[in-house]
Amino acid sequence: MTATSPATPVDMNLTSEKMEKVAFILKTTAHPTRIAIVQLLAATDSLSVTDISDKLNVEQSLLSHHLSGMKLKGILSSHREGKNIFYALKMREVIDVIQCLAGCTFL
Amino acid sequence: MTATSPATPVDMNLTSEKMEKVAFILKTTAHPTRIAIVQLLAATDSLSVTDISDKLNVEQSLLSHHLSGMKLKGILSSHREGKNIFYALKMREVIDVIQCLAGCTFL
DNA sequence: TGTACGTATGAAAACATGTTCATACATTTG
DNA sequence: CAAATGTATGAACATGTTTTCATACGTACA
Repeated sequence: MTATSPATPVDMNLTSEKMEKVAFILKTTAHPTRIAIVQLLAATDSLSVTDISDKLNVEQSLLSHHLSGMKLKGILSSHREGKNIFYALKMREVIDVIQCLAGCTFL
Repeated sequence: MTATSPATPVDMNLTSEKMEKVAFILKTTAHPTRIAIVQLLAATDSLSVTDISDKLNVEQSLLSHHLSGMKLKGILSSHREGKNIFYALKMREVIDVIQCLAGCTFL
């Protein structure tokens, strides 16, 4: 793979490595359930899996898969507290990304 | 039971319809080649398929698929000029989304 | 005309993601 | 300890996306 960086007049100057990473984050976030998770966790410090499952009305197992995927990719963090596991938003920048798009008039 | 002590009160209240749409846009953008396309078109008014293909070093057919997909989803627009077809960035908000993430220190 | 060029398109292959189900694991409580 | 509760995990399956390939289409120009 060649790293082509053509010099353009007005350059956003993203390396192709960064483009990969941006794409990675976008892909990780691009799902209605995951966006809902981000929304929930943007408003609270942290929530248990059951909390989220109740509020979002998503099956435990499916939710768990989403959560652990998001954690693996660095978007969420988690800690155990007794029987519960609490998830929190780690990469808070994704809030801005969602906000930005959500603000579009045509949506 | 929640450990709710909001450090940063953020209220996004997105309807689930909007979440679907946001997810849709994110998914449409979440690919290194497509991010590169957005970058290119953010800097110029419009470029022909050949232009983009050359600068990005992407196979004609594959690029065409990306471009028409992005057009279909409202991100790009296009017009013919002789033998060439020029694409332009229509939904400029995606620039901000990418910029926002690109600005993250940890990327 | 017809030939060359630029671009689109459709189908198949290759690959990735989302979902479900059954089951396992950890922790608390009786 | 056993039972109950909360969460994770892995395998199977269903879907979706990306890539490739061959081919078709539109336009210009000899």
